[in-house]
Amino acid sequence: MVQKKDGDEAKRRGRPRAYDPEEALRRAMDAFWKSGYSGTSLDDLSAATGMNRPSLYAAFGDKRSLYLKALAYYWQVALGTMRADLAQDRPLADSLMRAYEGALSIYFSGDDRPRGCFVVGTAVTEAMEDAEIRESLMTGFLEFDADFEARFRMAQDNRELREGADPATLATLATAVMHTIAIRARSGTPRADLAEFARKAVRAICG
Amino acid sequence: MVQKKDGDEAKRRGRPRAYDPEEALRRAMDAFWKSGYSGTSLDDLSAATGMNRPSLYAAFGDKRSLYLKALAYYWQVALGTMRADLAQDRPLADSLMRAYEGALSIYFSGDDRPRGCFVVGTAVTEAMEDAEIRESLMTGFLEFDADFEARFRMAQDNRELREGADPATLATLATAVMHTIAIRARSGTPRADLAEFARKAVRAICG
DNA sequence: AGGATTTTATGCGATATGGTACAAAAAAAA
DNA sequence: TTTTTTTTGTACCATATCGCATAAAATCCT
Repeated sequence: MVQKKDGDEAKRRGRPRAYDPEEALRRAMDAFWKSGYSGTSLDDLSAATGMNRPSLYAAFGDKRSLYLKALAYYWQVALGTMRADLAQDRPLADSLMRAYEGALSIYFSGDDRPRGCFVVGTAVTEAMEDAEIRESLMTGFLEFDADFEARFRMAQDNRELREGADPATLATLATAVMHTIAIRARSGTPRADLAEFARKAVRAICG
Repeated sequence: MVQKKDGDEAKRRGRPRAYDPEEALRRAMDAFWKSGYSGTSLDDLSAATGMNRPSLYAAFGDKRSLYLKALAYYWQVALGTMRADLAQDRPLADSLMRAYEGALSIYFSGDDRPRGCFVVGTAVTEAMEDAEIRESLMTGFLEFDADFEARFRMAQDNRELREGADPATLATLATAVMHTIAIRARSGTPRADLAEFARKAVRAICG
């Protein structure tokens, strides 16, 4: 490990890649994000990444495999953002609101029209016929729930939250708010409206 | 109107249809429900309805047109169920719980694995690239919100709900709960778990 | 320089897909 | 019975789609 030039910089032997794998994966994810799994062709993916078919294949495997990698990458980003937002030392309501603002930033990112959440907007459709995707969704959603729950529990310990409240229920409610925002963003609801709803929802949940 | 044999029974001139239009639409909806718009081929639709391609075309137009008709049909059923459930003369919490049970019955219907909500599970994906679908979603979701809101307002008038509560916010929260249930049903969460969550969510919202 | 190795580029092939033409079939009307 | 009208069934067309074979290109190693 010490001998080798660190990680990615290690001199590879043959012709160098013309693409950055992570950037390509992001671009592929963007393509899937827009049109869904079945709605995105290999030509679309090729155009989005700038890679030709065989290179795509060599780098990520077949279409489904590429989609699964995009899904995993999205979870990583989405959960990472959420955890960073919830981890900041703020009052409960601010903390939750940060998490929703972070989600909105993702849902309204890209130079196209608002696309919502990659998972809710594209993976849910495939969940019915693909067990691996289904399991990814289950665990991902439960991680969201768990992170929210931890935050609620902390708030309860700090007497920020009424004693009688059930952190698990509030957590799933908080995820539900995230889900409806994701759905509505893709359906055309303006960002300001969703932020406004998030504020009110946070009050209702915390208060 | 009086002269003609009532409605559908009017003797048509040519060869009689071998299918019932509404039943065929339901079957087509089932096919789309399972695999989404792009994931469902005309062969799939043909197999599901028992109609051959030209008959499908004559009856419903092209694939997109058939999908839009299926979407409209679903909204009609879903909103109808929801209104019937909310209209029953029950305490607020029971009323909401009825609505969720009704939704769960739809999400877990069919002899295949649970498929969630047709709209959330398939139309949301298409919303990004199809303005007509996007608008259908916007208005449909707002109708859900409006129905919940009316119920909350009624509860407030009856002193069933605390004075300070905002019916509009609670309504969107109630729709959010429905959305997350739809998503999770399709992702594999058992029905009992979702019903249990609905109960707790209703308490949190009403309490 | 020359071989080894890895990636790119072009293009092919088998199948799937959305949509339609056309004739046979089934019923009512003349 | 013959004609008219509507639906059905078969087959077809043009294109899209996924995946891969093969050769050229670019780099490293000896």
